[in-house]
Amino acid sequence: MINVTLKDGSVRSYEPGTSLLEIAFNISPRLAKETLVARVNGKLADLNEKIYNDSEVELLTFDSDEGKKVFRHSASHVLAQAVQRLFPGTKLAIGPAIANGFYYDFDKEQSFTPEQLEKIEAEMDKIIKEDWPFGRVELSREDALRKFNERGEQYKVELIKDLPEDAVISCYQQGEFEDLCAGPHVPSTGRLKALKLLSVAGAYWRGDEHNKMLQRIYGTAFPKKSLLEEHLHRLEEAKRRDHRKLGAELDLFSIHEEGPGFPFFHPKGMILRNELEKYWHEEHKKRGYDEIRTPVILNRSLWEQSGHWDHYRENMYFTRIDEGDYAIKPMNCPGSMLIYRNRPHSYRELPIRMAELGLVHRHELSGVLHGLMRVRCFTQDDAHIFMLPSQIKDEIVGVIDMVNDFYQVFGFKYHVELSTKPDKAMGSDEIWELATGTLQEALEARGLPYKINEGDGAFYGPKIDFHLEDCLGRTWQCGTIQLDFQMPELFDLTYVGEDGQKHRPVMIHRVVFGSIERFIGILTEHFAGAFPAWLAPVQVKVLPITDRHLEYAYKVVEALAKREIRVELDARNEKVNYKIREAQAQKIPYMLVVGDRESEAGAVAVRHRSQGDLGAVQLEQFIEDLVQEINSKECK
RNA sequence: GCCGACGUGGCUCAGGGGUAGAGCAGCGCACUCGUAAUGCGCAGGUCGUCGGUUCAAAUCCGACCGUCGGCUCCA
Repeated sequence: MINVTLKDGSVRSYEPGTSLLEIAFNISPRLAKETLVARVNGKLADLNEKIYNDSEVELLTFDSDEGKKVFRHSASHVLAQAVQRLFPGTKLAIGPAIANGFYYDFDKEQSFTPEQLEKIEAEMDKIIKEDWPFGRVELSREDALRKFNERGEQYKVELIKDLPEDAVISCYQQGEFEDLCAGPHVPSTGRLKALKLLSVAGAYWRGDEHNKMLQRIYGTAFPKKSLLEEHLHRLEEAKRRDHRKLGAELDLFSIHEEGPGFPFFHPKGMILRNELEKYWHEEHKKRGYDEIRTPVILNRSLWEQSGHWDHYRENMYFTRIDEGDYAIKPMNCPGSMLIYRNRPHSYRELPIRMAELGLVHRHELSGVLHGLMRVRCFTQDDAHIFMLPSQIKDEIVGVIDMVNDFYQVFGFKYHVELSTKPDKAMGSDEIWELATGTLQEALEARGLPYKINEGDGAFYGPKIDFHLEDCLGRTWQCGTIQLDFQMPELFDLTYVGEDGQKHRPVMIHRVVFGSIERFIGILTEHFAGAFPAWLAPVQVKVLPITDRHLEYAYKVVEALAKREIRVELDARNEKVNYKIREAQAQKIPYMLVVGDRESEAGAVAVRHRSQGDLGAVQLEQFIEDLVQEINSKECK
C-alpha cells in the first residue's frame, strides 16, 4: 500500500497503481466530477496518471488558477481539432490558455469568417459531446520530428527543435486529433461544458513582425453554462465603463480624424486634468521637487547628444526651422539636462528633483492607438532627480512610496514590473547590472512583489513600471522609475564634491501618473465615470421643482459657488424626474432638489448619485459636509 | 505598420441599385410638476473621402482615411 497525503493533511492508503481520478472518486464522487487535474509532489499531472509511491496529492478544480488554465488549454485543443476537421490542411501553431480564456494560432490561406467561427464552435460542441479522453504519449525527439514533418506541421517541428535537450516530448490525443503538448489536460473533452469563440485576429508567429502573420482565434470556456453567461455579461458591463464611450457621454474629450491620436480636452475634461495637476503640484512641493518647463521643439544636435537620434528616431517627429533640423520632443529629459548643466552644482545641493509636466509627441503605429490610453501626444508628469551615488536607493524608495501614495488616493490596485537591458541599449553590461540591481534592492526594501520583464528597459537604463488595469483587465503602464547612468555621461553633467573635484551625478527619470491622458482614461474606467467629488467636473446640480422655485435655486447656486463648489442649475421647465435622470446619467455626485419646503426652511433635499435620496438638510450644513468630502478626496 | 471587422443626422440604429427612415438629444408650444424619461409640433443627413461600373450608387467594385478587436510597440 502507498500513502497519499492530501492538501488538508489527511493521509489515505491505496494500492500502488491507483489513478488520481480513482483517488478523487474514492474521496467523493462529486469531487471526481469536478476535479480537472492534480498536483502530485508539486508537479501537475493528468488525472488518469497512476501513483506508485507515497505522494502528496492536491486535487484541483476550476476554482483554482491551475484548474482554469488546464481547462482552457484543453479547450484550445478542442478548437484545433474542430478547425482541422472543418478545414483540413490548416497548420497549427500554438494554443495556450490566457487570463480569461484561450486562443489558438492557425496558418490557413483564407481568413476565418464570422460564419466559419460559428461552424467551428458547433463542431467543438460536437467534440465535447463525443467525450474523447485526452491521452498522453511520450516520444523521442526523432519520432516527434518525423511525425510532425510527415504531417507538414512546420510550426510544431520548429517548436520541437527549440525544446531543450533533456525535455520530455509528449503528445496529447483526443479522438482522431493529436497535438504536441506538455500537458496536462482534463480527463476528457466532455468536461468542457460551455465554451464560446470570441474573435479572430492576426498575430505574428512567435510575436515577431518579420514572421508570417497567422490567424488567432480567441475563445473562453467554463465548466457550467451559467458561468459562461456570467462572464459574457461581465464583458458587456465592462464595455459600459469604456473611457472612450464615457468620455463622449460625459463630454470630457474627443478625438478627431483631423488628428488621430491627438486628443482634444473639453471643459469638463479640463477640470479633471486641472484637479489632478493641482494635487500633483501640491504633493511635489511637499516632497522637495522644483518645477521647470522646457520647450517642445529643440534642435537636432541635442537629440544626437542624448542618443535619441540613434535610438528613438522611428518614434519622433521632425521639423525644420530656417536651415536647421529640429525634433519635437518625445521625452523631457534632454531639456532637464540643459537646465542642470546651465550652472555648476555642489554636492550640497543634491539631490535636485526637477519636475516637469511636459507635453511629448511620439509616433505610435496607427493600429495601436486607443482612446486616451495610447495616443501620439501626451503630458508626462515627469521628474529628473540628480543625485549622489549614495542617494540612489533612498531616492528610488521615495518615488516608490510616492507612487503608492498617489494610487491609494484613487483606490487603484497595481502591479510592478522590472524591465532589464534591451537589445538597443547604450552603456556597458556592468553599468546595467549595477543599475538593475539597485532597482531590485529598492523594490525589495519596500517588499513589493514584482515581475521581471527581460529586455524591456529604456535604451538608457532599466526601469520599474507600475501597471494599472482598464475595464477589461488589460493593463497599462502608468508610473515608471528609470535609473540612468548614461545621460549624465552624455551631457557631461558634474557636481563639485567635498574634495573640490568634479564628479558625475546619477539620475533617475520618473513619472507618477505616467501620462495625464492615460491616467484619466484609467480613472474614468475605474470609477465608471462617477468620479469622486473632488474630481467631478460638476459636483452639484440644483434642481428646482417648478419655476416658482427658481429664485431660491439661484441663491443655493450662489452660496455653493462662493465656496468654490462646481455647481450647475437645471432651470429647464421639466419634471424633477426628468432632471434627476439626466443628472444621474451625467454621474453628478449630488443633486439638490428645491421646492416649497426647502425654500421656506433654507434647506436642500439631497440626493447622492449612488446613495439616492438622503432627505433635507440645511444648506449651510450641506456645504460644510461637501467641502469636507472634497478636501479629504474621499471616494464615494 | 500588419490581420480582420466596421463607417447612414449630436447619440443609438433601420434600410439597401431608382436619388434617405426611427428613437433619444436639440428647438418651439402647452403642462407648474417632489427623487431615473409629460404631451404635441418643428428642424436636422452631399449615407467617411476619392475614383470606377451603371441610364441611375448610400446600396456593387477599387483605393485612401478613420474607428474597433488583436499582433508588434510603449506612458
